[in-house]
Amino acid sequence: MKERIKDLYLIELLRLGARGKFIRVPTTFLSRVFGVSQQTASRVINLLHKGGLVDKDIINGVTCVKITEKGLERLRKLKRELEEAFNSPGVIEFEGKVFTGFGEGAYYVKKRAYRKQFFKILGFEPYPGTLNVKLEKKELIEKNRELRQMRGIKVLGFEDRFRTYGDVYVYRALIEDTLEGAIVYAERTHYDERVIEIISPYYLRRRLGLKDGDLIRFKVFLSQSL
Amino acid sequence: MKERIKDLYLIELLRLGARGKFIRVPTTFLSRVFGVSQQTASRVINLLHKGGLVDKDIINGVTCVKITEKGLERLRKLKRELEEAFNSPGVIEFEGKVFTGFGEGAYYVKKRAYRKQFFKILGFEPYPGTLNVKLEKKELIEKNRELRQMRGIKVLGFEDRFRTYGDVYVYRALIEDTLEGAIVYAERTHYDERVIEIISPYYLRRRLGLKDGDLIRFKVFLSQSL
DNA sequence: ATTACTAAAAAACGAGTAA
DNA sequence: TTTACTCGTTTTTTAGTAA
Repeated sequence: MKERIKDLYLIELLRLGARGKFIRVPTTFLSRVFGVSQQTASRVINLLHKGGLVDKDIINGVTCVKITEKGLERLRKLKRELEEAFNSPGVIEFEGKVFTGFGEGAYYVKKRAYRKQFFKILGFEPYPGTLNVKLEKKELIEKNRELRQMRGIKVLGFEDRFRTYGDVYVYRALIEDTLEGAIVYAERTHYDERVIEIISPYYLRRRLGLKDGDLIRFKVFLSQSL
Repeated sequence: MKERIKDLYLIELLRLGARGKFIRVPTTFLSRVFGVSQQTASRVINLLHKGGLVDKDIINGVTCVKITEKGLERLRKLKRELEEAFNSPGVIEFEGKVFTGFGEGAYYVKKRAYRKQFFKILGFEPYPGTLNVKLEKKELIEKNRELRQMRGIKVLGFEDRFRTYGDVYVYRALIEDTLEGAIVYAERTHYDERVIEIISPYYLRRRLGLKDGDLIRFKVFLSQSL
């Protein structure tokens, strides 16, 4: 079963009151709640149970379930996502701490082939370096992972006479609600999912008076609207 | 595609910012957001479009979508359901206006075979009549429809020498936060989905001083907890 | 009454590809 | 580049039924 679909079944169980206590739910009854056959209802409960999302017990031959803490956490996350999507659709707000990397980002951003595309896609020539931000909140690290999977806008890789440079992906961003910029993901095999690299036409450290350890906030735009 | 699953895709589109404006979403990009193939992403968008949940346009060969009002309404409903389920799991609160029916309910509730089962299941002998409540809020009528589909606790039908009496379904209820009772659904082919019938050990009209047109509130319990 | 196995049917999926 | 068709494969579902 697709992982996301489990959320839908968990919602129904929550509506039935399976939080904090076991509720008595014959699979024949659940089949009507879920809108599937009795057999599927049975399988669904067993799958949720295997996945650690519900506790299950059969009492007098009748299924009883209770959503586990793990299951509730999933539901809370879904609720949070839905609320955030309603409040600020298309935008993810990040915050993290500035730190100094190994100058790797700067090395790439200086490459002509990349710079040209940045200008074409983003409308600015980036300052020749990246601002490294270390995320600390668990949910933001999770969002960073998702963004990486989504990829965003592709910046094509290239090769010079020495080596190959892979594709890079960017999302537009707004730093401290004032300065335009973008976040950049390289398609490296090794990366730290707690880290986000920001590019911008400005030298952000000076412009914002930032030093290592300072908190920085920025918004990332998931799509180009029309 | 299962109807409920569309909600999950709509959530992703909302997260991307497809509210109030079109967003540019190549199906290759969506395939990563949705976690499916490009072909499936394409099919999903077309299905959502056919279902009137998103507006779709292909500009310069690239898909652009915007969630329709109908789609947003679905998402709002999901959000509301989730919030309600968290706030009062297992309970639905109703309110409606008392009215006088045709005494049909009373006729059934007086039948011995039903009364015995009511006592066994609910723990009380109902007053020989039902209190008819007319729902007025759209979302409560919708909830009533859902409850009817779920059926609840079955009370077996029977037959006497004249005719057959069908199965009946009940849910426990609490009237005006004080009096126990239950709501009853007969498996009739004709019924008014705006109406709920309440049974209770008490003659509710006298006990609560109700007359036609008075507002009554009650909570319905979706499942028997353990 | 239940739950849940098996086998067959139905639905969903994605690779290949045309436009 | 796109989108989205066909079609073979995989996955999911349910009817029948045993326990």
